[in-house]
This record gives sequence, C-alpha cells and structure tokens, in this order.
Amino acid sequence: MSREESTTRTKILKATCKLLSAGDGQGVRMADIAKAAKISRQAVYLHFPNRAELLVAATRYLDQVKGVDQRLEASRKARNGLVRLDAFVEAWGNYIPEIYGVARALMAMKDSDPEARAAWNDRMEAVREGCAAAVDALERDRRLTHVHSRDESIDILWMLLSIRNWEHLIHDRGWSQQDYIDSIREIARRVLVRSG
Amino acid sequence: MSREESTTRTKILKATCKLLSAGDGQGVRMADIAKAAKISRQAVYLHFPNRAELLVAATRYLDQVKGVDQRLEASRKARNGLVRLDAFVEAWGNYIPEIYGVARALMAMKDSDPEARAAWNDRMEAVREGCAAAVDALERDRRLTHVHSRDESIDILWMLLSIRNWEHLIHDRGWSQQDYIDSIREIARRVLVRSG
DNA sequence: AATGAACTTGACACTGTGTCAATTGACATG
DNA sequence: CATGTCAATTGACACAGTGTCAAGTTCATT
Repeated sequence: MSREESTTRTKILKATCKLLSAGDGQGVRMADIAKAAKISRQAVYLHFPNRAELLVAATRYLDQVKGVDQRLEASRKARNGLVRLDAFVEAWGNYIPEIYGVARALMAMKDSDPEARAAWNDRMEAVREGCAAAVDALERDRRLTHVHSRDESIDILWMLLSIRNWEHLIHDRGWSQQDYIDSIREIARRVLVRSG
Repeated sequence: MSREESTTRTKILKATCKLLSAGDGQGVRMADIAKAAKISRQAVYLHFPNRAELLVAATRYLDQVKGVDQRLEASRKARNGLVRLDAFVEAWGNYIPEIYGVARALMAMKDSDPEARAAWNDRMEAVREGCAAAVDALERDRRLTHVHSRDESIDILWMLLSIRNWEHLIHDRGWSQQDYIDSIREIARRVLVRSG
C-alpha cells in the first residue's frame, strides 16, 4: 500500500507472471513480456537490468500479491504440533500451483545465473523456516520421532514439500491437487510424528 | 561387446560425460566437448545431430558403462519385499551420484527440447519399474501399507528417490551420501511398510 | 592412381540477451 | 512561453552459442 510503484513496472511484472503462469512456460522471452505489457522491449530494461532480476522481482511480486506470508502465518496459530504440521503442509502445498509458472522459470535460471540462485535460495529459506517451526512444535509436544535429528527432520520435510516433488506428482504422474495434499500430509506424519 | 563403435563417437561421449561430471556443470558447450575430445566442433555434428541427442546418447552410454541394469537387477534377487525395497533404495540411491552431472544437463534441456524430455522420461520409466517391482514384492508379502493404493505407492517411492531430492539433500543441505541413503531407506519403510 | 569416408577449416545464418545513442512527447516549473 | 527532465520509443549493434554449408585435407582400400 505504501507505494503504488511506477505502474509500468507493475505492468511488466503482471505480464511476466501471466505469461509464465499461463503458457507452456519454456518460450517466454523478454520480447514476449514487452509485447504483453504493451511496451517496447527496451523499456523493460529501463526497469530491470536483466532477465534474472525480472524473474526474481516477479517472484517477489507474486508472493506479495498472493500473500504467502499470511497463508504460512496461519499455520503458526495452530494449538499443537500435529495440527501445525498439517496446516503448514496444506498452506504451502496449495500455494505451489499458484506460483509454479514463475517458480519454474526461476528454477531453470538458477543453474546459470548466480543472482537467480541466491534469490531462489532466499525464497526457499522462508519455506524452510516454516518447516523448522512445524518440527519444533512437534518436538515441544514430544511427538517428534527421533529416528532423525531435528535438523534432518527439517530437511526431510522441506524435501517432501519441494516444488519438484509437486511437479512430479501433479504434472508427470497426473495426480490431483487433493491427492497430492493428502499424500504429503500422510507421509509427513508417518515420517515425523510418533504416535502419542 | 558387440560393437566397438567408431572410436571417435565414444571419444565424444567420454568427453561429454567427463566434462559434465567434473565441472561446475552449467557451462558445457559443444565447443568445450569438441576440445576435450581433441576434435573439431564440426566433427561432433558428424556424429550427433544436436546437443540434445548428444546428451541423450551420453546418458545411455553412461548407463551402459556403469551398468545400471545389473545394479538394479541385483535388488530383484532379494528374498522378501522388505529386503528388496532396501536393496533397491541402496542401488539406485548410490547410482545417482555417478550420473548426476549428465542427468543435470539432460534435466535442464528437457524443459526446452521435447526429444530430451522423451529420452529422460524413458530413462526414468526404468527406475519406476524398479519401484513397482519393490512395491509389488511388499504387496505379495502382505507388508504394504494400504494407506495409499499400489500405484500411488509406486509414485511416492519414485518421488522419494528422485534425483532432485538427492540433489537437494546432498548439494543444498550438505548431507553425506550415507545419511542420504539411510534416511531415504527409513522414510520408504515408514511410508510403505507396515509392521508385520 | 582413384575413390570414398572421416575429419578439418572457415564462413555464415539465426536466436536471444543486453547495450547504446538519438529522438519524441508529456509535463512541471522557472 | 521556454526550458529541462523523465519515460519511453526506435533502430542499430555486439556477443554468445547452436547449427549449417562448402571446400579442402588425410588416409586407407582397392
């Protein structure tokens, strides 16, 4: 709310998100984005120094518009660890489809561009913190299995909730979103929660 | 054994594998491969029509040289389902680091090149069959949890064993290969096997 | 000596990113 | 009203990497 931004900048960001979300994904060039934003290609470079930073900015824009923080925050209100784990799995798992298009482009870019890599890792760190909070809540309730250490448990939950896994089940294997959520929730429970 | 191949062809494949395995990965161009094979860049195109098919061929070459089939086959000898599951997790999990370099290049390419995508899916289908065999062996022993259906169980095991998950734990989170194997084995058991 | 296959050399087209310089149009402010 | 500024446009261009093409070389075989 604090700043309305330059309008053109947000037009670019909106166009970027739209193209990446809708399209087959792969062939989204700077020129395509410019055209979609009804702007010259060069004008894009007036707002973003390069493709990597545009994608990074698009991710942040999307996070802000879709309100990840609020969504993930919701799981923090949960009374006990188990509910919290479930809520987190559901919140993040249902968020993935909304950002998948942009995330995919950024993931592809992070192999070659260190800046994109850093931005991606930073974004994922936020998710990891959510995982840590859920694991710690279980620990507090004495419901965490100690087959794995705390840190290992966090990494495992993070792994289960990775976008690549979502991509694999949903796109490659044709799962429904509901099946995905149900399964990951179940797996997370089986791996992390001991029957109390 | 049946064919020694044109020598130049295998020189190219070896060079490709070496560069992709050793290097940071990202910047392996056709020219680099040619140089490593001590050959002109054009000569590479005499043997492979394009980069995608070269990478596909390199994957197959690596599979053949490293003997994936034998390795995965070993798990088939296991007496009961549980041992078989463990053996499969270990066999495939320990194979991943050997092909990671090439696999990574192919994974990157599959976003843009349908041919690469098909080859990748085909290769992964072989792994999926191993997963199916392990799940079916558990089923036969009446040790499969029925929280998930047979097909879902296969997809889940496949997901657990995905290269992306290995990449995440090993590279992003710094796990040791042994910890990786131990954890995945444990997770697979907890998710798929019911205490008999 | 002639043929043909494998390879080399050098040039070039194409795509996509990123840069640069000159220009336009709007608008605010003296 | 004139001026300066800012955003954007236009068009040209450098650069990297892939893939193509044509002409020439090397060498084994016959």
